[in-house]
Amino acid sequence: MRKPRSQMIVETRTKLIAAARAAFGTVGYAQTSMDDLTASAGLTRGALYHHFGDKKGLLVAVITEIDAEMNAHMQAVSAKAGDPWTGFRDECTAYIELALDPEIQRIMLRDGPAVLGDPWDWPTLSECIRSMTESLTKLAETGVIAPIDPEAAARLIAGATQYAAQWIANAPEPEAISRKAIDAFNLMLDGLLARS
Amino acid sequence: MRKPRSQMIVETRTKLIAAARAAFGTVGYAQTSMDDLTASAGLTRGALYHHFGDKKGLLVAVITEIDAEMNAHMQAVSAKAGDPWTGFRDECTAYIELALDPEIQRIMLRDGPAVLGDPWDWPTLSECIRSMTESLTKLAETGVIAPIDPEAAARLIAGATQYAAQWIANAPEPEAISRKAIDAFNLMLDGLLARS
DNA sequence: AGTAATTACATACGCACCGTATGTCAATTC
DNA sequence: GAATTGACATACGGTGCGTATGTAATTACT
Repeated sequence: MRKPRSQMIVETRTKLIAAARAAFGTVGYAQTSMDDLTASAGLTRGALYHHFGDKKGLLVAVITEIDAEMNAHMQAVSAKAGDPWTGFRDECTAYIELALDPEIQRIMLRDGPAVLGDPWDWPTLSECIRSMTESLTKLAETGVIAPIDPEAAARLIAGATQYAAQWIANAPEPEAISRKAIDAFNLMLDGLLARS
Repeated sequence: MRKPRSQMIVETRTKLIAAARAAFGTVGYAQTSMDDLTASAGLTRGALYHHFGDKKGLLVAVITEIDAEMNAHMQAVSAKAGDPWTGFRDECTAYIELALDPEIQRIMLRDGPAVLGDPWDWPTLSECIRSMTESLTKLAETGVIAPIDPEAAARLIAGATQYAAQWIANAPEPEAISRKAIDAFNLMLDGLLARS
């Protein structure tokens, strides 16, 4: 039974990140014991601190993984649309739908910012938000929307979508609430369109 | 040196809340030691757990106090305006300006939600947000804005303003950023106005 | 191939911190 | 003025993080 070293490393990292993702996403970051977490992955805290430095390092790794998935999904959605404007709206809607996932809510929207600070300052993340900023930049250049600062718009939209998602996710009837939220959201988005 | 008991209680509660507000607002909730905090107020942890039950209880007390102040300020601002719509816009701007305070950012917008959950579910808070919902309800009834769900709009606006505030507060040149953010924000708000 | 150096983990330890249980002394109550 | 309530302080146990140290296996060197 000979295993190459590099493979072992990938396996342990994967196991730890998977366990952390499950734990952080359910009981939360602060309530997760590193002893229990590593034990559930069949390891000890030694492995953890060797690979990730500390508890925050593990959180960063988890966030990086989730963000990559979110970004890929949003890219795919916006690429599917006909024109840039609907592509952007679809992208925002996709973001809201992603944010309905309790795991994403807890890790990306609550514990993440609380532990690591403003997501816009994260070195890894903002991939999925940076893509929104790029879309807005192009929309402003081509005159589809009114000439405003793309980053400002992206920030406002990200904030609105996040709150909308949290609202929907915690609502007793997500379906009905979801429709209300998306209606209001589209109305606000239309405020950005260039006046004819 | 005779002091009535009720006065002692108020004094200690005030001292603890003030110390907590300073500590939570600077080093953060998780990084604040209850030993150090109570010591800085000239007390011990005994007083803390007697009055507030646990660490979270103290946070709730701090949040309640800050929220009352924010609410009072926003009410005053919106009452000063001429018509309801500008009153509402001023209210939103006031919220953004309040959110520039690092203490409010840290306690109300980051640590608070992380520890206590969605602010909309807080029994005490949402005073300042509930007031925004009321304003929107009236604006929708009088036909000033398009007929959308007031709570949905309030949520979206609250999210947008919060993100705008965090952006401004962390920016190297808050003045310039603030203008950009408020411009974009007003543009989005106008999207809610009834189309003529 | 055999030795040396790296490294991926486990084990052991100290320390800080939270919450509770218990004690004490002053202020009310009768 | 004796009894009781209650506002705090003190003492204790438990938990969890980070680090220092140990070990065994893989890689690198000659």
